Amino acid sequence: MPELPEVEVVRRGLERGVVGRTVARVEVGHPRAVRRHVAGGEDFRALLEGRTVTAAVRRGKYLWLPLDSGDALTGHLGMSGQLLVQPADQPDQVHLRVRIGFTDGGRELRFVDQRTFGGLAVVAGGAELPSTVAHIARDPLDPLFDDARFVARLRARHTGVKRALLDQTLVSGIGNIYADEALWRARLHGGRPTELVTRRVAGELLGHVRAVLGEALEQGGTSFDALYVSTDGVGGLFERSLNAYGREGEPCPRCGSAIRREVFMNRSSFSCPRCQPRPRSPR
DNA sequence: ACCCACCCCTGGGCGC
DNA sequence: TGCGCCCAGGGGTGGG
Repeated sequence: MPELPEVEVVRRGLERGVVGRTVARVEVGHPRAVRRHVAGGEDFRALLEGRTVTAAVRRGKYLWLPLDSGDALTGHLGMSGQLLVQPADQPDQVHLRVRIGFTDGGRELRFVDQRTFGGLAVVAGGAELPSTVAHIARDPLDPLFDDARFVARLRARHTGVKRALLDQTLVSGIGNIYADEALWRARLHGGRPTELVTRRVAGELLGHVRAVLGEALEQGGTSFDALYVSTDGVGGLFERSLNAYGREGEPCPRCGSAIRREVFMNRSSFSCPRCQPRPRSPR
């Protein structure tokens, strides 16, 4: 799914589209979409109806809408989730899972999710920081992100740098695309053991992560297909700026070598064989 | 306290 | 056409 830039685009849409509005009715069309709401769909509905949305907040790839009850409507888009703000007369999407209507009768909030890896839940008392999100680290665009702590924790790991970048408890918001893009910029292979990364290199890697996330956000995110879209259903333009991800066999924009694809953590990794040589003992 | 393999889903694309 | 693979930007869980 959506990584930080795409989720932030969605958050901004929610801020414009639903903050300040009061929930009138909730329809759960697929129980799996609220499976993280342990008390079930009926309880989910009851906790939302009549409540007013007070803000739209994001940490990493998690989103939440604090409610005037002190609870929070949390959401994760998983691999294929969308949160759309659309007119009620818009035809239902095939994978519409949850519909939330508001008392003003305006556009409704729809959770659409093909693969149902994502989901919504109401977390009691979660307006400040939902308990289900508390284990997630801050992301590199968060003003309170602690660079020195990240560098120290990264170097204390015994794993590969790409695995570390994807560990949302170390640094959040990075997924497979932006991990590969940051590693390409840093000229690092993802299998480089974290304990061998110097402070300087770790700091540079973090700088590349921050840059690529920021640039992607400015472009509205990356949209390979219609799944990764804003609350208005509009895709971002960053795909054209990708240097490594998804470019197997194409020339590295820096040195011209053919970009290689490796399977890593049961998913694809793209890198330049010349700029990002494999370490002796990759992790 | 780590780290990792596995699992959860649907659908598009490809080779046979 | 149809079938069976493989693949896809996610995270949680449980075992080592």
